[in-house]
Amino acid sequence: MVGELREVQDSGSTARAVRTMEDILDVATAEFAANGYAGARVDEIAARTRTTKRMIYYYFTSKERLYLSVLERVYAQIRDVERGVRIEELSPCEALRKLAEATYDHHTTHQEFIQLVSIENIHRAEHLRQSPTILRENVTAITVLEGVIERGVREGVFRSDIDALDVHMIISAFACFHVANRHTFAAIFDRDLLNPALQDSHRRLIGDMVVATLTAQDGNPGSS
Amino acid sequence: MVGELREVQDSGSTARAVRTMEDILDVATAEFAANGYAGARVDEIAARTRTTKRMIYYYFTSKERLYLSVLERVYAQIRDVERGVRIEELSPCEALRKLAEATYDHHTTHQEFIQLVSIENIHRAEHLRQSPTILRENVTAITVLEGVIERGVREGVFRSDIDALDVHMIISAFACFHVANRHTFAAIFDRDLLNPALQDSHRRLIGDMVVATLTAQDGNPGSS
DNA sequence: AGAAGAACGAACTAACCAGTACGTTCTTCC
DNA sequence: GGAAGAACGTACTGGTTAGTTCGTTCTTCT
Repeated sequence: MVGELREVQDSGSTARAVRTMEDILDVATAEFAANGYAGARVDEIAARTRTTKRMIYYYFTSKERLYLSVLERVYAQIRDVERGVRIEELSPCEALRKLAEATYDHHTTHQEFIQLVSIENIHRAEHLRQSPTILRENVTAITVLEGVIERGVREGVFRSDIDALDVHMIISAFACFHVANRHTFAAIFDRDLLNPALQDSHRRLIGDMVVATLTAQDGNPGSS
Repeated sequence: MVGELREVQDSGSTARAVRTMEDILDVATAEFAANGYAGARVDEIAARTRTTKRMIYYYFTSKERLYLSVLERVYAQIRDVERGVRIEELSPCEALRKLAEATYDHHTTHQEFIQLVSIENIHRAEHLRQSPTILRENVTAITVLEGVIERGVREGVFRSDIDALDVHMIISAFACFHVANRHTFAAIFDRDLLNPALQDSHRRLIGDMVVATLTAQDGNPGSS
């Protein structure tokens, strides 16, 4: 499914080998997400697999390459989510709300993704930059958004001074925050942002925010 | 200024000692923010100070306690910012916008703070929880917000189903995102979120977002 | 069946790194 | 001026951890 896997598959690997690699990737994803790059222990990953450390180096050559494979896999997953939203038949407002909700749902159900993105940012995205696949495939998320916004502006319901990247940023910011800052927020304010009881209201809130921001006039009440 | 420092000061330390400790804290803040907790090297911190590793352990006893002191210091700084906003004479909308802008400005000018918060979240806030000072002092940020929102609701300009913590979350989410996800965003979309040219428009955007969301009716266009 | 190579395992190594032992030099106060 | 303790420096250690060595066992194909 992901590049790294296919390589070995092509050169005649067994189904068992593929399962081993996926096993390693699953465990590594959890370990890196939970402890950061430097904090993750290859021995610990090995121990939680049904394989040994030898196999990790056999298939992935180094801790860094293993980490990169993990990154590529989680980024591949979110692409699939974005592609899954059928936008065309919705009004601009509804479409925006749907996209926001889908992003919110993905992030809250894939905490490892957000944790890995945080980790990657701490390291100034130096690993991410090494993966042409991730860079190439993920820009396309924006084109969908561009279409929707353009339609909304043309219909006169959206303000025209906010572009697709801005909207993507607003949606991501809110959806990421729930997962990324969950623990400090809970520690200080004693509210678990991923509490299922809050989910519906927060899903609605992210939609409200995006739609309200886009439909607001430039000269908003309270602007300084 | 921070607890750890005063302790030693009280028991008769020289001005030089205080400078040494601050020197260590400055360097440690940068090192932890840049590399994470596990990734940070005590030797590296020592090398960039005008002191030696011995002194780090002399004043801070362990890597973990040093990290905690760093955390406490950066959290003390943001408290000062929040206290600095004079709210009373502004309208609810203006007050919200001011608070949002102040948070945005603080976060964009104190990247180490956001990085440390990210790191702390990766470790499930286990260090933060050990600091009663941080936990106690930071909840108060919410009471200010509560007053403003209550006023807005009473005046009939704000919707009543969004509470202070929600608003704090919206503001933080946007302001944090710029710094926290700067590098992956730049790598994928080639837009530096901290580019000075974007600052004014983003500062306005965060105000627009908060005000628009709070002033929107519940039955928003586009709600499903 | 048996050869070739893929898949696997246990035990090791070299480097690295948090923390320390042990000593010296300042500072303060009488 | 000298005693007491704070402030400092060098050189080390012990545990940890990424990566390896050298071997065995499966799988596949003819």
